[in-house]
Amino acid sequence: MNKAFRQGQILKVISSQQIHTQDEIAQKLAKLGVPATQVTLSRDIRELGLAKTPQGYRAMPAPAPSGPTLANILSEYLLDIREAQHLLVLKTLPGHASTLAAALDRAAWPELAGTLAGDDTVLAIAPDLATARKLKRRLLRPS
Amino acid sequence: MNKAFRQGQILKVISSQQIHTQDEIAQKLAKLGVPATQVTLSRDIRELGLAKTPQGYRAMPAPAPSGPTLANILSEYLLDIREAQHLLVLKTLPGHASTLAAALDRAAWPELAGTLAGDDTVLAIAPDLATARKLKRRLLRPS
DNA sequence: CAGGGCACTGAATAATCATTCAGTGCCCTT
DNA sequence: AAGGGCACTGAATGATTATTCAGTGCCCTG
Repeated sequence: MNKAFRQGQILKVISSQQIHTQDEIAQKLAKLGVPATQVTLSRDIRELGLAKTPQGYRAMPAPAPSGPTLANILSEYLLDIREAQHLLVLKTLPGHASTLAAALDRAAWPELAGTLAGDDTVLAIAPDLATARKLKRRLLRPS
Repeated sequence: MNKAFRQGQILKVISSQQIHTQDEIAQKLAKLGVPATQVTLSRDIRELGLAKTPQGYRAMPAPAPSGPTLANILSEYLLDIREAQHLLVLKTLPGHASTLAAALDRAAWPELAGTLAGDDTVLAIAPDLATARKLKRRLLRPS
């Protein structure tokens, strides 16, 4: 019995039903005529990059196609920055504030404690004044 | 100390570094002033739907926005079906065979053992003659 | 206020998973 | 053919995670 084939069967088994333990996988494989111990499955699972979720084992989604770059979004949507102490008020075209805010949130910059989005305004909250200045520079030159 | 806040901190901790055990999470949380035992974390992790991957704990990607329906793809790309024993030869516009094949693979129909895609032709392989007929009907009327 | 219900949590423990160590078979070189 | 190296695997065992059972605090109702 061949390793690559066994791993293929593992993928088939977990994609067609919810399975929560490796012993359970071993049983299903046995029914398919593929013998395997828990030890082997533990290794296979790591090699396949499978994840154990509350809904059972799952194949990890392929590395995200990742939409537009943050840099792109900034250059397209960010129209203005106004400073207010440790806060920055970012202006966008009407209706696009949440797009910009979501992109910033996803980037998870350490300079940025959080955002609040209105219609054409994003409030960007920095932890302090110095960081706010750094943040402003970074927004203007998204390396 | 509040549950929702603790769970938020868990998300923060796992998103900023690779963490492989719940005890490790407990340590990081302790540093943030959030006490929690492994027992509690096990429950939080289930509630948050986190997955344990070979690269550490991860938040599961939001339920996929799921592109065009298989039904849509079929109605748009599937131009013809020719039977050949237990095989079906599907025709598409030039260059679109792989799109159709990929969509069929993703659907993982039991009637369909596998596909092979050329440029404007997809070979759909059914396990036997009877199943091939069912498959053809299903392709034509994607319920 | 007494008592019931509910949400939350921890200690102990059961269940599950990962690693270590050793053994086998295969291929390749000498 | 002998011997070294490598890939693969299982048994035993260590490490991690999940569950059970019990305890606490809070709110609500009578």
